[in-house]
Amino acid sequence: MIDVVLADDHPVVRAGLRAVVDGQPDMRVVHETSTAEDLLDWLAGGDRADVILLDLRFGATRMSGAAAAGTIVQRHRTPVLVVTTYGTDADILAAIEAGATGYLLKDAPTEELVRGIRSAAAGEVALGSDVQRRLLGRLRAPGETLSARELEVLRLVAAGRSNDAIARELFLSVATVKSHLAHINTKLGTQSRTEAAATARDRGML
Amino acid sequence: MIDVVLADDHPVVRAGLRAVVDGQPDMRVVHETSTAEDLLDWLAGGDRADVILLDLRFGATRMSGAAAAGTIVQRHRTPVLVVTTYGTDADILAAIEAGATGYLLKDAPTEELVRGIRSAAAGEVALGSDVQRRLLGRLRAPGETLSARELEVLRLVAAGRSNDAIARELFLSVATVKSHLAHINTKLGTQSRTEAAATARDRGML
DNA sequence: CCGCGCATCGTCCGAAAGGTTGATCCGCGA
DNA sequence: TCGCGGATCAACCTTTCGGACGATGCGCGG
Repeated sequence: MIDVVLADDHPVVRAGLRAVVDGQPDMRVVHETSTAEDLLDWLAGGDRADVILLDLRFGATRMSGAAAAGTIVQRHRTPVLVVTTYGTDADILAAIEAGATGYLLKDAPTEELVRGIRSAAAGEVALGSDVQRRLLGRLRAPGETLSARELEVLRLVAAGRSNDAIARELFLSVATVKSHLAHINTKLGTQSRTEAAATARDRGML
Repeated sequence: MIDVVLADDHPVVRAGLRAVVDGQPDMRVVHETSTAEDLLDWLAGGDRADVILLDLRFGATRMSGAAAAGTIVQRHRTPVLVVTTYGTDADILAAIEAGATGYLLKDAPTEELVRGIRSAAAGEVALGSDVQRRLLGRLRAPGETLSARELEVLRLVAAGRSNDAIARELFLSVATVKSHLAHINTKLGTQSRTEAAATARDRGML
């Protein structure tokens, strides 16, 4: 029997996860918490679990889910499976570096979730298929490093400046700004300034 | 004599702050740390300070500076003055809600910094002039609430989608998307999609 | 019932952004 | 020394955006 702990501040999501877990003959939910602090308290109380399903975003307090994952893995050697709604590349990397055993997006299919729980309980790594795809994409295109100047331009783009404003701010001609932006779009595989800004943010390059 | 602690992961910034503080006859730096953990350890050691200058971004670990501020104020009742480079409206609010005594941007003039330290040491609130302006701007324009549909469009804009892509995604005509976007720009006081996305992010509306 | 805000769509037009090509200059390493 | 990549700029063209109209339908509260 795999003992599962749910740590998520959304009651609805907890209910959903509980339904999935309890639907499996060899799994059960042994505890639910809505904050990272509660979770650590419960674990400190001596109870044990085979795997912890952890949401990265904990409501208002925002004790970093990644930090919580790291603490748990270090202190209690319990596998932590991060299950969260959205997640930028940077979030995912942070969680994995902190010691999370796996990372799933909440919209992952149920079988994937169940498989992930089993893998995590067994101490294996469990990454959702979307997550794998994104990390692969990240590994595939790292040769494309932005130059310092390009990054400078990109930052201003992400701040909402127009090409003209950027040109004035960096003492350039608009042509140069456009030139840099063209290179940026090529390197990032994006189609527009806004998309470039978005993916840059996702990859934590700002 | 006002005893100041510097908590910033940038050695250069620490040096700069130290120079300013030591330049005042009635202030001195009694400790420097580069991580939030170190800071908490030092405080736990029984040493005391009159005010702590805290950077919100702590290198890789990223123990939320806001969380650190909250912990310090609660545990040690020492005023915390947040001094950071950039800071979105959401960051500022989070820090203040967590209990920070003040908030200054690093590019604030020296006198403002010194005045801030004195105020903070005296337990008074100390907000930089830029910060005040931003918070005021935030209070002034809250009547302009985005409708649900507009927010939906804005989210896709922030994700880097083109008007055409948004139209297909939301089963709309491009004209409607542009219409929504025009309203969004009016309400947010922005001039372009990218700027709208940036300010929306700043205000934590996504 | 009428007005108002919201959502929906259309047209027209000027401005901004993006693509393409090509050019110069500079520094660094083979 | 020669090549290469980065940074800078230019001219040209297409696409996309954004602004300024207007128009319809719908629901809700005075």
